[in-house]
Amino acid sequence: MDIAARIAGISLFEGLPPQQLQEVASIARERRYEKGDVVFLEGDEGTGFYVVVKGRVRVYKISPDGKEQILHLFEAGECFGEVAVFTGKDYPANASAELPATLFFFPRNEFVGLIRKEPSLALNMLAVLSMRLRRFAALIESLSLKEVPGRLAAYIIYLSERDKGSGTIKLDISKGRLAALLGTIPETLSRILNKMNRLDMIRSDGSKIAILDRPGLEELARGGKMPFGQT
Amino acid sequence: MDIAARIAGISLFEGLPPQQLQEVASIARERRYEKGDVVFLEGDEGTGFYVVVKGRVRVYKISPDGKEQILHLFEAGECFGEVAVFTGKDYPANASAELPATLFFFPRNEFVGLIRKEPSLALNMLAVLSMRLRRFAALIESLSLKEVPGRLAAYIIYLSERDKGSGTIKLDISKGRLAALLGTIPETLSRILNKMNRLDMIRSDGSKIAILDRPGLEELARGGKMPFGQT
DNA sequence: CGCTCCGTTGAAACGGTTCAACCCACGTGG
DNA sequence: CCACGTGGGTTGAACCGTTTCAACGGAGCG
Repeated sequence: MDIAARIAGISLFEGLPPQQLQEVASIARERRYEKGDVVFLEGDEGTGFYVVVKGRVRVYKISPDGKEQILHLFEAGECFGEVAVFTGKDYPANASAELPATLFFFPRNEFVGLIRKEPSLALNMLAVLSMRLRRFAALIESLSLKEVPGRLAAYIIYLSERDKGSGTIKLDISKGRLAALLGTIPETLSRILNKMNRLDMIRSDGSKIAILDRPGLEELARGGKMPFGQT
Repeated sequence: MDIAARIAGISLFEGLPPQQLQEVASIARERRYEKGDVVFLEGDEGTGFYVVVKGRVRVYKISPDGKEQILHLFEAGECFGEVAVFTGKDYPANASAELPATLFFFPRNEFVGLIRKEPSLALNMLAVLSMRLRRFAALIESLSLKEVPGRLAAYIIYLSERDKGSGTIKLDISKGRLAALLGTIPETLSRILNKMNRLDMIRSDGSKIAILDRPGLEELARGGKMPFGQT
């Protein structure tokens, strides 16, 4: 299938005239990864950026003793690694395939050349980066201002809204990953899920979570404390 | 003094042709703030962005119970609030003058119009946002992966490098602010400073800090533990 | 002088991590 | 078909860093 057609749906390239789309397509290189494959590591030279066509990519930081903080999970249609393109430095984090993935790679110099010629591409890219900044600000806020139960509550609410209000949601990542995404460890996550169950805020079973007390969760997500805690 | 001349030195506008600079200048509005004045609050409509001409601006998030996490302190030459411009949403954090400040305000629509016409302005803006993303990633990393001593050590090293290697540095923010910047509280900061003194890693006196054991600090900043702790 | 703001100190409480053990589902190979 | 190993998830107990609360000291200022 033609590359131009496949990138037309990506928000980064939304609204571009067909001819520009063709130019963008002409510099894209397709790459495939198996689950677990490394796309790049922190410190690698930033030679270009990627767009997820299929699969899922995990972008994360690692501490010396191995603990990992997930910065974001990128799904089809999203791009990552652009920071290195515009700062002219190394990649600031690690990226690896969370699921078997197909990516498009855009080499730095060629892409910068395109931007120079096409202002609306630049504006799209600015919008993408701004959104990311906004998400990061939210993540920083929740890491520093909220305790783990609050972060978890916020995430549950986020999921339930993304899935359009169904009171029951399904985690599409493992609990271990979720822990890393929330900035904690699996044990703590497990205990908190337990406690939320005991307090009848949710009913969780495996990867399914039913929301029982939405206001309660919202209160937690705003920074409220957990009613109390034996364990 | 002519606005164009005053913005010429700002990195965001670096390398722009004189005529473009003039256009940029023509949409800037000068605004002055006293220490403590609010520039905008989280949730305010994002009508444009700001550049710091003089003074210092604090951008921060607040939790319901009043604890504050500083996202960044912006000095002369830096810009903030652009995120709202390109996402078309509200400001995602609060901003207020940390010192008496002079800012230039750039209204959103007019600025977007300029970007559309001037690709190198777009590229500059992309570089600025990418840098900011990089800093945020580092902040997220340190908030979630490192303990407070590590974050403090990283900050001390950062300061000493910014001031070009002088072994003695001077804090130009209050310790309370520094605590918020590091994602902690003044008490904790005070104790850790104390401990570092006792361990002969630094010698701190008021707002001056002398570095005694740089390798030790670097080890801490990489995620190492504090040798031990009676208090 | 008395006020406030900032920084410091101490003791106690808390939340989260660590470490270890254990369970279960699953896939592999004998 | 069953033994085995593996990875994800859960549980308990001890531990540790940080926060909380309260009190106090000094600097700056009306």
